[in-house]
Amino acid sequence: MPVQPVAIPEYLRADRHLVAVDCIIFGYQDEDLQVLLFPREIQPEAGKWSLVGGFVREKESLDLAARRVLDSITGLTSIRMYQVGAYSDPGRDSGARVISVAFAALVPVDRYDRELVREHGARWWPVSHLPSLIFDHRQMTEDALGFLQKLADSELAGRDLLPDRFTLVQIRKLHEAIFRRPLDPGNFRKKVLGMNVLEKTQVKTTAGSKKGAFFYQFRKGK
Amino acid sequence: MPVQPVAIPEYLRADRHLVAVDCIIFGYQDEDLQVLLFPREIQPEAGKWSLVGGFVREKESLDLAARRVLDSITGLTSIRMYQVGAYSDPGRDSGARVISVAFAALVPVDRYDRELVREHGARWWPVSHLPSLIFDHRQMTEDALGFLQKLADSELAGRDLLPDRFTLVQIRKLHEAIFRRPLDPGNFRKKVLGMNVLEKTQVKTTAGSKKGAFFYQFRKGK
DNA sequence: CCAAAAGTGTTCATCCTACACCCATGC
DNA sequence: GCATGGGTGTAGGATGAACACTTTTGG
Repeated sequence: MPVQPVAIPEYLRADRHLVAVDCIIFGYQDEDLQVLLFPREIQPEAGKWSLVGGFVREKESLDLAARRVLDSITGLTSIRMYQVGAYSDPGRDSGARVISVAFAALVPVDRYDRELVREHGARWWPVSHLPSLIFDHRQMTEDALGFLQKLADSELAGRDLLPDRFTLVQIRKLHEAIFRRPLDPGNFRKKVLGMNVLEKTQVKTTAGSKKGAFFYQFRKGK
Repeated sequence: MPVQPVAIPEYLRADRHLVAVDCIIFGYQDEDLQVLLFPREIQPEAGKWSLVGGFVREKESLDLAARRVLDSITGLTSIRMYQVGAYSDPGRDSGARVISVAFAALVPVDRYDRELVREHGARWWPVSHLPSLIFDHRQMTEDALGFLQKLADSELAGRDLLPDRFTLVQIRKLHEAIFRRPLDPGNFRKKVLGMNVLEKTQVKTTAGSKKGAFFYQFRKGK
């Protein structure tokens, strides 16, 4: 355990804590919002389903720790991560007193490193049918979903999750998965375009229909 | 420094951190929202203005730590506290690597323990004219204010801060201080009463006007 | 031609804002 | 009676939900 050079008595006297980050990694597949879960590798509760997490290192911000964890498990970098909140009940982790900060991320299901994920025995679970989770990870996941809904309302979620170009139907389906209810196609379209964060391309796809739908992309500026 | 009995290697190997809470204590005085600040008592940066904070103890949740700090400085208990966020840049505290979680509270300026506060040399500062603050306390304060504005929008802030009975003008002035702009008296009145969290008493006060205004109080249920 | 998805337009209710107006009372 | 702040009513704009309608094209 590396020891930090602290010369100030008040700092020296204070208790030190294990601090972790836990990542709620959301993906989108089969028209459903999914969460990446892991069979826990260490005791206690080894083998039970868990969020991905890791201890925060000596000289590392929480954000960086969350990024490191996400990267180590999916190979993905430069994905936005959102701080959901800190969880600190002294008994929350049955192994030791650990303070954990939850981070949410939306990742593209088609671009992460499947090898890495398989190595860890991870699995995607639909948010509507989660298995039983260790500690307070269930609460974290629910809080993260709430956070995501607020985010989607205010600034359109999914920038990191969707492919570079996508149809309005695709992003609507994603939002339907986030809000867990159907959204009116016409109204959604108007709202989203009114936000002025998407731009239309001249490319059409006939994947979803005979008529074909135009691809859109996020504006560079934002 | 007490040592926690941890038998699990993964837990043992992890770095341990100083974890603190910092409290943004809002009060309302002279028709202005104010923040309680302290001349910092310890090195480094001793004497500079700072939020009230304290290290989190061995077996103590963050919420409890924040309550303890608030109590120790104002004598107030049973005040709602809101988690604003975690601040973790490795260099944020020039004394040592400290992870801090910010909590906001709204306290009644007429009921805290003035002796205690005077003892620490604390002072109320209007949010619009804060002195220079140590570390990232300025950022914390701004974030807390943003949090407060969202809160006031959704559920009417000030339950802990206002006297038991207050006029609609009083709570409007408070919200004007929170949002830092004038609010239409008629519209505010309708919105607030529509929220259905206040009940009218039969008591009038002529303190603010010749006609007199009715006192209201928060409903018990919520 | 028709089914089905993409995309547009219209209506209605709701909410917020601005502002005009009435009420009660001390001076 | 009139100035002052408390309290009510109303008209206009913005937003969002519900839903009808038009467009395109593969089969």
